[in-house]
Amino acid sequence: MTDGPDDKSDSRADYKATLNLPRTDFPMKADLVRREPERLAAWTAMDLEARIREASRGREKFILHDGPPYANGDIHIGHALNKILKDFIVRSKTMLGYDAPYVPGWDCHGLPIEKQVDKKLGSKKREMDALAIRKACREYAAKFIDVQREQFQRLLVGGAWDRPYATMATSYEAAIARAFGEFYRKNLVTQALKSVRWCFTDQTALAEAELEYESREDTAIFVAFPFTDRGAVAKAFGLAEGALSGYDDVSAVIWTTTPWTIPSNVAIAAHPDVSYALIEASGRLFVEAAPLVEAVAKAAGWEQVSERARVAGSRLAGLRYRHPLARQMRGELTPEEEAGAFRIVLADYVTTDAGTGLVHTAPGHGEDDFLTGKRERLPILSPVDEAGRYTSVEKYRGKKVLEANAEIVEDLSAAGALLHADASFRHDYPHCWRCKKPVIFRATVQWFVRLDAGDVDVRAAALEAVAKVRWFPAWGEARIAGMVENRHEWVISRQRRWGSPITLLYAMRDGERREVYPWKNSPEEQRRFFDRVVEVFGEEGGDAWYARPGTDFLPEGADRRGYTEFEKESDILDVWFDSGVSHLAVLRSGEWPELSVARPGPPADLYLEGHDQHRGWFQSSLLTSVALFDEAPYRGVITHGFTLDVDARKMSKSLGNIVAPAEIIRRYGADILRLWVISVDYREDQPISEEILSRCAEAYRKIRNTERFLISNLYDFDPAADAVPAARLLPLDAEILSRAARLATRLKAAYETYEFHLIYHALLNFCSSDLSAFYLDVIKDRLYASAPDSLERRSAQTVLHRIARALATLSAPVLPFTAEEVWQALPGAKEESVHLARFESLDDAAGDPAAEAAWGRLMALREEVSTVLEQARKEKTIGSSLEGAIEITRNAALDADRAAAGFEGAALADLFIVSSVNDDAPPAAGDPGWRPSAAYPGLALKFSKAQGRRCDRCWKLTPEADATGLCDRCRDVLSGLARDTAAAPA
RNA sequence: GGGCCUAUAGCUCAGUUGGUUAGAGCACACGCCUGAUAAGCGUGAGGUCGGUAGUUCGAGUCUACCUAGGCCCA
Repeated sequence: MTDGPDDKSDSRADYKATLNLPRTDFPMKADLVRREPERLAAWTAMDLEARIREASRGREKFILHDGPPYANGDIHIGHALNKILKDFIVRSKTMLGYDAPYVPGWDCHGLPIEKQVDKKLGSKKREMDALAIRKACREYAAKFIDVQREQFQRLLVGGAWDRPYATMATSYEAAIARAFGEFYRKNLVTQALKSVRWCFTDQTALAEAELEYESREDTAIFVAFPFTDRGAVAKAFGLAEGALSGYDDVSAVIWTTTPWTIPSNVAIAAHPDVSYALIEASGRLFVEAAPLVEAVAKAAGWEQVSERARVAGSRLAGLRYRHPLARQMRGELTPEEEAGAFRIVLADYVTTDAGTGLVHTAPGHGEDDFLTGKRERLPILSPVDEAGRYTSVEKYRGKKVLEANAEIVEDLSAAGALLHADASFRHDYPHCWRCKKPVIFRATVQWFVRLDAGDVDVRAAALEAVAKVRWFPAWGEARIAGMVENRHEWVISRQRRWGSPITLLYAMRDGERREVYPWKNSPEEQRRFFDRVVEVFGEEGGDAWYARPGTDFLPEGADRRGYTEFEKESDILDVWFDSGVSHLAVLRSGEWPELSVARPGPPADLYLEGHDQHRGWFQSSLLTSVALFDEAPYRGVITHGFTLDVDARKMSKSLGNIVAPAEIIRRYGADILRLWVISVDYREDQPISEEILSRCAEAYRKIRNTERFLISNLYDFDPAADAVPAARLLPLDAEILSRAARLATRLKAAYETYEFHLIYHALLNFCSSDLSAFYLDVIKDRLYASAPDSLERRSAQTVLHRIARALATLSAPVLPFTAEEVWQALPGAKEESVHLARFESLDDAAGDPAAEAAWGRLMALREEVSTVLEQARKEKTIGSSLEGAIEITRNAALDADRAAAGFEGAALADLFIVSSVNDDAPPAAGDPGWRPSAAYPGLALKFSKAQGRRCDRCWKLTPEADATGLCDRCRDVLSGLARDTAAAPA
């Protein structure tokens, strides 16, 4: 500045030095991207995780059990959401006073990894044995555990990252074998022909979860199956026996989109209650569901259709027909089988939504068909090999089934059975989730768990257990119960290498599997065998099954029943079985002592995963826990929705709307990502977008700057020496502290009830409205202009300090980095890390309800004053609000509120941040400047220009400001400072 | 096609047992401050609650249907 000595700015500069302006090194810019990793390293260096465990020792346990993500690929936004939510819970439970250890885990076995390894190995895989393939898979999974571990840690998720669990660990594989043995011993495991979805590209059976439904074009055909006995048909329709003798034949009409399954047809299903019509068209007779006659006629191109009769489907049961491809099929069935096949059966899944109401039934190629076949004792034809080629039916042998469609259609046409074919019928069809190729139904021999037919009724027990679990949101209970109710079995075998072996042996004779070992009905032999398997696996892991001969697993003194050769089952277990027994392998194993709880009942307090896991891990965990321990593995289950884009569309490469956590970390940092997680209602699907993230970054800045302001005014505050006792706090300070106490109560409640998004809004509102826009703005004058050690200033500082501590602890689960940064910047005694502290409760600071109500009205009045001031500002009468004064009429309600709030005298001007308030202005009827108050009915307020001279130090206008340019208050403060300086020792 | 779930201002969320002119924060517009300054303050505009039809004296809040979307399953 080059202004002369008389210039105002110079004296102002002089006085500026006498103010207690904020001071801090706390950076306004967080620089999270760079500084978070540094803090992470510092936490690791001090072994924060161990310190937290130590600090929590002896407290009540809270066990959140981690559902293992699949060790494949980089983490995506769903993983990030899941782990961050878990971290909120673990950190908040810890700060609420629980001992809440967290052991992360990984799901390691399974087809996706084996496929990846296949791809990597290429043709080399053919020469590799199972052990070598498994080794490659193991290395692959281990690599991605490392990758994902680092990515999860970068999200600032705490936990035992140096001791995670992995389903491929030796001890875990032993636990899987143990669980499988228990299942077997409880007579739950059985082997039978089963119609399974089969991927002939990957050559394996697929579970529900491994299917994707996608649109596909197929040939839809209408086929006529001629009844063998026209008389019987006539009779079924209530006609005279010879009524139909004038026609060549009478046929049942079926519709299918899989012509290749026609050779496996053994029955036609009708609905017992649906009405079926006997019609005449094109000189032939047909039977089909009455509601569909018109649609079929249209497809078949029949111009004239006349109905002869109609009856309920139940009347058709037992009518026999000839297979239209009988010529090609000769010899496929034994005469006995043939005698039981080719007839109308009844089934209630038949609908009249599409087709003909008569359902082509091939038990070897469909779920419903299979069940019907079993019930009706129909022969099961499944002449298809692993590669999807016909194995029998001379004419088609060796051909790929899907490619044979055209030929079958031709043959049907040649046989006069084809009524119509639509080669481009679009429908949703199951595809393999890995190779994206269509799958087929195929009857194969599979191992499965009988859920309601073993020694224990797993299904009934599971339903009972479900009712005892607390589900958040509550609809989760209905959802999982509905699924369990409809589940009768669990196919657990997979024809792959990378997994946990199904540890059963086949007793061999003459190169054939004669019996399964351990023998049925030999509990003792079974126990000793599985003990032996678990013992070996405990040392060598599941690889032992491939490394050792079958006889190695026979227990000492085994009853061999004369067999010398024992072949190992080569199927592996469904990976859902692996992760499903984590309650055994991790929680109940004792391998992680911190996870052991003494109390009876389920070992975990909580499982937390996406709601798709109602069918996945929640269910496999439930079923295995119920089968083994007769109780659920969890006391509570929380589900979260899926992360979608801003238009609620799922993320996909083709839409280009994928938001990757790594990208968010790179651009914003983990605290911002975490702020996004807490800002959304995770129970629903969560939207994310560039705009949403930038809003989170804005909100972060607001919170950060507010905290920075608190800190910057505590540079000369030592809570031990300077704190003002609660009873002596200034009324406004007590009020804001009371609001902070209410905030703390609300936030803790939200943490306890897992309603995290309420935390975001409450926290942000408090920082923006209560602190920044109101309290901090009002107390600036006191903080800056009062004597450093005055009650006015120390009272405010006491409150700032307490609020800053409260904010740091209450936000620590959400913003681990920023909360720690704030914590470290705070004066006074404190834990070494905010993450070792408990939530500040501020319980002592709650105000009484009467005062709160009074404050509410005072705040409303303050808003009205703001409006009045804004009007003056618009008219260019004032700029700063300190240039204004407010006149109000005397009002009893206001006086009462001021008394209740302990807020009397000149403090009203401070509250409004104006230079003065005349609270006894004369009522002035007719003066247009007066405005009625809504907050205080009867009260009127009016703007007036503040009178007097502006104090050069505090900028308030006062009549008393003298030639020195100072108001009385500032003059006193300065003389006090001068005295202190003079008295201070040199 | 079936089961479960969702739909309130540009964004994220509140809206108690159905009851006066539907709220908050952010973003936006305009203005102020320059002693929180790549900060801070104020004012304002902006939804009729996805749509339709019902129940009711009265519905964002209950019912049905529809639309869009999500998860699971066919």
